[in-house]
Amino acid sequence: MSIKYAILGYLSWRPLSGYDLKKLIADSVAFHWTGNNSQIYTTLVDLHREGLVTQELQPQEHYPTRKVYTITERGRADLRTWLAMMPELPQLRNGFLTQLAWADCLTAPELDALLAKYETEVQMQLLMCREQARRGSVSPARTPREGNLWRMLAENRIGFYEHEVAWAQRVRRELAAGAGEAGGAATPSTGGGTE
Amino acid sequence: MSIKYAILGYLSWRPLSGYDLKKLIADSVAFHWTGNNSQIYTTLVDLHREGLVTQELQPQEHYPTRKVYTITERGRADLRTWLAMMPELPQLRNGFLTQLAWADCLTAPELDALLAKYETEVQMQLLMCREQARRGSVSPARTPREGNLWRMLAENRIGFYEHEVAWAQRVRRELAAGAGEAGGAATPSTGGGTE
DNA sequence: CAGATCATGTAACTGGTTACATGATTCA
DNA sequence: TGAATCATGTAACCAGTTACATGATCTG
Repeated sequence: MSIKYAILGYLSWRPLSGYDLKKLIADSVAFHWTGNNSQIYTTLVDLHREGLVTQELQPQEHYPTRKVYTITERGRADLRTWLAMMPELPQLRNGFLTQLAWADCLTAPELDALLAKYETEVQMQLLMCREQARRGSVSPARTPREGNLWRMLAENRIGFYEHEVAWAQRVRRELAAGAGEAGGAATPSTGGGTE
Repeated sequence: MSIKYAILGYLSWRPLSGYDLKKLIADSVAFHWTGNNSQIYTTLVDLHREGLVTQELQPQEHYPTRKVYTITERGRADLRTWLAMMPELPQLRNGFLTQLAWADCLTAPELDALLAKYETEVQMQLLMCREQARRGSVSPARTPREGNLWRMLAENRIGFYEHEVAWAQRVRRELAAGAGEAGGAATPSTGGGTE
């Protein structure tokens, strides 16, 4: 349950409503979630039941009542123990790589189009990341160190996308080169055996 | 449904049983799945019902009957249309980054330990990737181009892990440097506003 | 003899996604 | 007037994970 700690994290910064959280999480490229308010609301209910947050009702004149959640001491403790624990490995579940793995049945132009599409798509993400990094975005920079951490997180994402773009370009170049001398003899199959 | 196409992909290579597929998918760093035979068996049943694969029973003397699945023309067509379609963006759901985002409540040594752990863990993955790349591994290199593709997929993964290790090291260095001049005045909070 | 390998599966659960429902208010 | 924003939620679904069940046979 990763979103649990994303929420707890934000609440460790300051009290927030479900609606606030939804915006923060959706807007931030950091944990790029999908639309997904539902999960946030239900998770908040769970957190409340577990006593990790408290709920305060803030009735408003012209809008529905806000439910503002505040992290408790137990909540902070829970967050802290999770933090100190095992660093989860990044699970590189990249659908596109699965696609490429079986893309040999496409024609050369089709394959290149696919890679080109991927390249521009990733480039777009990259631009958004850069843009968000440029204007320091919504980071709680409570200490200089926290500011640094968030900057380095942004760098990580940017670096990832840069790597991905560069890789896609290299693949396209190499495939184009390979196609030039195609037909039969040249570029002997580097690939390994059949297990 | 990504595993559907991972399976269909392997079957486009050659007929396989659920057990074969489990090993191929589990062993390959490419789509690093978890243990997970269950999903494979159930997906095969679905594929069979959809007419994308055919099933052949191969009774054996001393072992349980193998159920060997062969991709059909419709299966190949399905795979092909999926391939040519939208390249899925990589969803960078890296739990560790979420951890770091809220790690400012850890002490400097705790934080460094966390990063060090991450670094070695990723390095381990990197070694495995390199090792598997070195001995051409289980890739169907039906054409020179397919061999190249799989090589480049391996490069992608290796590059990712290399980037991750280098980044972790840089973060540790910078945090160490920041800690030296800590206390108050130095390194002004680069972080942005509160939206 | 213990543990891995061969080979099949079922059931329950978790985490995330999509779609839907409601209703006032502000802005173009 | 129609769309976006504020603000709450429910229900169904999908993909992936964990744990469990069975049983022979081969390997150390």
